Amino acid sequence: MRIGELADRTGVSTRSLRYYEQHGLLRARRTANGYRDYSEDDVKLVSEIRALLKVGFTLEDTRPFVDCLRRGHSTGGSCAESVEVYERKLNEIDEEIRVLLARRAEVAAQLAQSCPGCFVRG
Amino acid sequence: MRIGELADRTGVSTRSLRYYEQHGLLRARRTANGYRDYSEDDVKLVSEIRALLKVGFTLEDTRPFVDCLRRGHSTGGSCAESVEVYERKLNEIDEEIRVLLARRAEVAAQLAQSCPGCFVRG
DNA sequence: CTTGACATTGACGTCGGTGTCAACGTTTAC
DNA sequence: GTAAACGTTGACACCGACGTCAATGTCAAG
Repeated sequence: MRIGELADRTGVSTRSLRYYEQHGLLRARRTANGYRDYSEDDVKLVSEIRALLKVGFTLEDTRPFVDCLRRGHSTGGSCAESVEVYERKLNEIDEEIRVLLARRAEVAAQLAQSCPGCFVRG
Repeated sequence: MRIGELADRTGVSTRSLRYYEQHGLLRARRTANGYRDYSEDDVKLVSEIRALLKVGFTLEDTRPFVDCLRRGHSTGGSCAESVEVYERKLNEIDEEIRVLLARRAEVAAQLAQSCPGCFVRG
């Protein structure tokens, strides 16, 4: 299938698909006229990428998952490298949460100081 | 005082000070030769800005605080507009925390699915 | 043949705060 | 007097995941 169909089926813009390819995450055969030619497997690849981006992964983070799928695994997460990324991501998220909680406390404290009557739930 | 001294005393680069001025947060008299001339109050202004940036405010968010100080208040947060920003920021932070918690759960779930043996604390 | 939908590559814009450089004028110290 | 340190404005670079436009090529339907 060509890029437009892949875009429709995955809900991803053609711009993004070319961007993914530019970064080595997606590869496409070319037809005689130079058009990109995708297979059914690429639908899965793109879906995997989007699912990961959606939960805060960077594009680079998705690379091991894509590689994992290319090696024939049914799930992008079922390779050692992917699991490592999962765990690293969990740690990153935890750290971000810690930072936000600290910020929240700091802001609430400043508010309380400059506006003693203001209640802050939490 | 000139910009270099203000930079030293606040720990903020001259680049940033000019940037703040460009965005209307800082104002400086000019000496005969065109150099910026700051007062003691400006040290407080800049400190206020940095304190707020540090806890995640955008530069734009700091504007009410700066205005508040200019009106003579001892604290940038002791004006109604500032309090509103405080409260908005608290809501934003809470929302970010909610998003992160949801992501964490999602990632943990994906990990558990592709790696049943992997323990996830939390 | 023409129109329109779709394809290609390349490049700039977004957002925020700042680093860094250029090309130049001023002040300070020796 | 001269060099070093400081000031000025203006502009480009960065990060990340795209949107969007330009200029051009390709193909199917009327």
